Amino acid sequence: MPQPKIQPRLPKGMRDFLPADMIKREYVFSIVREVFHLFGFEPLQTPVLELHETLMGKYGEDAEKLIFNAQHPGGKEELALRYDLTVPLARVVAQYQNEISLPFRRYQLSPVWRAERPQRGRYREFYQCDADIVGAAGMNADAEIVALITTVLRRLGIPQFTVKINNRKLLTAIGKYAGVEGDALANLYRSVDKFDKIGADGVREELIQRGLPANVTERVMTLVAAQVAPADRLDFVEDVMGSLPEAKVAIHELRELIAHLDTMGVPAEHREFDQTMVRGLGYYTGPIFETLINEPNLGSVTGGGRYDDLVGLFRGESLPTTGTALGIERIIDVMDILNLYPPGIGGTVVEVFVAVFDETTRSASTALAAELRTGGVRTELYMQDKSVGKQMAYADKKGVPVVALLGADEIAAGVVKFKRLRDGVEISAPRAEAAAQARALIKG
RNA sequence: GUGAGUGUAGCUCAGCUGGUUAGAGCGCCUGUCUGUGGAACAGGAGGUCGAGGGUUCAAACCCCUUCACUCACCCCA
Repeated sequence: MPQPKIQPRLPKGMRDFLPADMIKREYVFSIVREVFHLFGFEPLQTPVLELHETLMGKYGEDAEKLIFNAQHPGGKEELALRYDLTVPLARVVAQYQNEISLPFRRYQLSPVWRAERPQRGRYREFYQCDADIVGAAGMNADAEIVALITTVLRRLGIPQFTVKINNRKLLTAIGKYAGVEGDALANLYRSVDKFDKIGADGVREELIQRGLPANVTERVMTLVAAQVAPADRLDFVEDVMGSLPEAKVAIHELRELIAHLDTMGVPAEHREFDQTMVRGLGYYTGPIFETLINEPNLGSVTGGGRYDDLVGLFRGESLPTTGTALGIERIIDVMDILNLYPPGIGGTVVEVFVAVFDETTRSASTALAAELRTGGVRTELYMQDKSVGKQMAYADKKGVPVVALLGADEIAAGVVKFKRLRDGVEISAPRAEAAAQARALIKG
């Protein structure tokens, strides 16, 4: 009876990662963790499922439609897959007030789920790495977040990126300045945010289409479309609407933030004030950040900002908090396209492949593999019964750097032969020095 | 959720205005090479042409439905 075959398929927008991919992903993860530790952020982990009520009412109506619900038959609790790592953080901070001392610096590297339509650089299951500082109101906290982002991206070798910086309060001020209120404000932001994409004319057109009066549109446009060099933009915005109280606060915060960035040595080429940058999520209250990579444009690679009131939804009393999410998937896509992995990152973790000549030498090969492993060399011992040529081909295809050859001759001589596949160099090493010589051959 | 495009071997694709046994390159397997991979040469396996229905003497090709993927919008990492 032939077995009925089940189609091997994956849910929409979700992916498997085969070993060669995982090795690259883990490299990126390791750099990210290293830099986060360098900045004094501590790891946190939360469940993939949250109570439905924990997530609802935090992201805005549109975003909530993208939350995956998760139920089992007869389940009493309403559950949902987490949509981001920020709301779970807010819950944790409120839930463990006695255990957590402020300011709380934590990072979390975990998958999140969004039921969006998949596209390039957009998946339904993807990893985010969030770093946040809870309980710090000063702009120095926001500056650390920006410094963290630039350090990670530089460590990864990404050549061209810009952290765009704006302030939610400035956007509010723009609304005031132009005379826009209520629902129209959200539409205004949406159009302004597209400035990079559709240009000044595009924004003007959209604003008119959305029914804004001509004079209002023009006031917005003077602020948005001005051809001002990034370094002078803040001065320009201050000239235009510095008298508005909201703008005053926002500009002061931005200047403070920039001063901190200078002190911290964050290169100016990697940051830019942009009054047209808007973040979609509803909970931001102060500075906002977003990172774009010009070369392969896959959308924003980080996003974040200050959200002083979110924790208060769980805690009753609000807590000033700022942070960012790194879009690990998009960063990895960029790394892949630009091939930014160090040469040592291959398709395998194996350093030495131990070939088995025949059944009479198998036990000697097995012993050698054990010796190499004891010596700290990552070793694969061949398990099948095939010709040495086939074994070499297998090792080569897999990308193993060195093959250990141990036939009757070597056994008799008390040595082992190592062959480096990259260039075919062979050495003969006494058994006692096997691990050390193998390591030297890999490095050389 | 809205709109457009694509769907032929493991991968990338070809297949003229519908015509009989559906092709190429790469990859894979075998051999030349019974203690050695990457090259060359020779051979080989592998496809219900996404699925279902319809038109026709005849469909990979035309029509309908459906699914999947891609792109744009929306939104976002």
